[in-house]
Amino acid sequence: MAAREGALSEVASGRVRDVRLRLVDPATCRMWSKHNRLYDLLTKESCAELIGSIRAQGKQEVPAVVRRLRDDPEGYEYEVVAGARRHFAVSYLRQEENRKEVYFLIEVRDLEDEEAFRFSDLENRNRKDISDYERGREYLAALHDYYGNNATRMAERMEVSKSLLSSYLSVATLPQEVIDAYADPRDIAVRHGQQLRPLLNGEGATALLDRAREVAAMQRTLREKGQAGGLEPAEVFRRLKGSGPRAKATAHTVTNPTGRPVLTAKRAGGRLKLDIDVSMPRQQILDAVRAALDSRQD
DNA sequence: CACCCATTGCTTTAAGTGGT
DNA sequence: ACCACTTAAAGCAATGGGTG
Repeated sequence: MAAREGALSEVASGRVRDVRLRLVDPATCRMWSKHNRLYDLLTKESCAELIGSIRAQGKQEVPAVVRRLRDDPEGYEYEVVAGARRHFAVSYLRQEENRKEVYFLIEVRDLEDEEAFRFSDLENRNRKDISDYERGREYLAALHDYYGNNATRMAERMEVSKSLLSSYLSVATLPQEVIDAYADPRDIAVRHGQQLRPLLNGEGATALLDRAREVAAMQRTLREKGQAGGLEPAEVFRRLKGSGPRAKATAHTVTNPTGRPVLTAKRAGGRLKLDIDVSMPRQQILDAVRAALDSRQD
């Protein structure tokens, strides 16, 4: 296929500027040992788009980032730091569709573990192919492995806010009861962990754990009934928090002294949304805004 | 299609907790 | 007192699913 010849000759002739680019058999590469468990969760369905595009192009466009291995006991030559999905897709095409002309395009880099971690994290983040929970678990492991349990230093190195890192770490350290309440741990979002964490430290902790067990039991029954998916993550989260069905945004109407509505205010989360009748006198609008702000704690 | 609206993913700031 | 860390609140840009 022309595309393959193109890719090969580009590399061979050095027209591809970066000399560290190679085309190899994916079987010579293994995942980086500290890599997330993502690879085991990859399926031809979850990679369908990528597989399709490589099939169509006849080659892999974006190189995976790998490190060279020396004396690997299992004989692998490279380890993949970023590009698990690409590795999966190329392997799939070669094995299942017998497209032996498709090679794994790699870029060999010399990276320390900590750099490799940041690299693969950046990649995952951009591609959003890792769940918040998994990401939290990775951060927790990295915190210990590369940053001597100093989250401040880690946040600086990663160039994320300490708050954000802290949130991810709290997702990762959620008790098993809470994890089990979700149909799939990958459903747990950062903000879930962020908001549940403080509840677990407070007085309501036992109540929360009870609720978690209850939800977990519900999930089991749903699963037994063969209902795929189970409870929606948002629903689980609401039940865990112990809040009832989502409160309707209460519209609050402010009228002028003669009883005519000047504005209606809707409270949504931390926001107050105003719908103003601009035909009303300026002063009345300003008063109404003030009144709406004052009433916002209801 | 443009517009509306809620959500997401992140930031900044500030106040609080708890350990040395 | 200081430090590391957590929590809360607010803001902002990007995104994406409706809806007229």
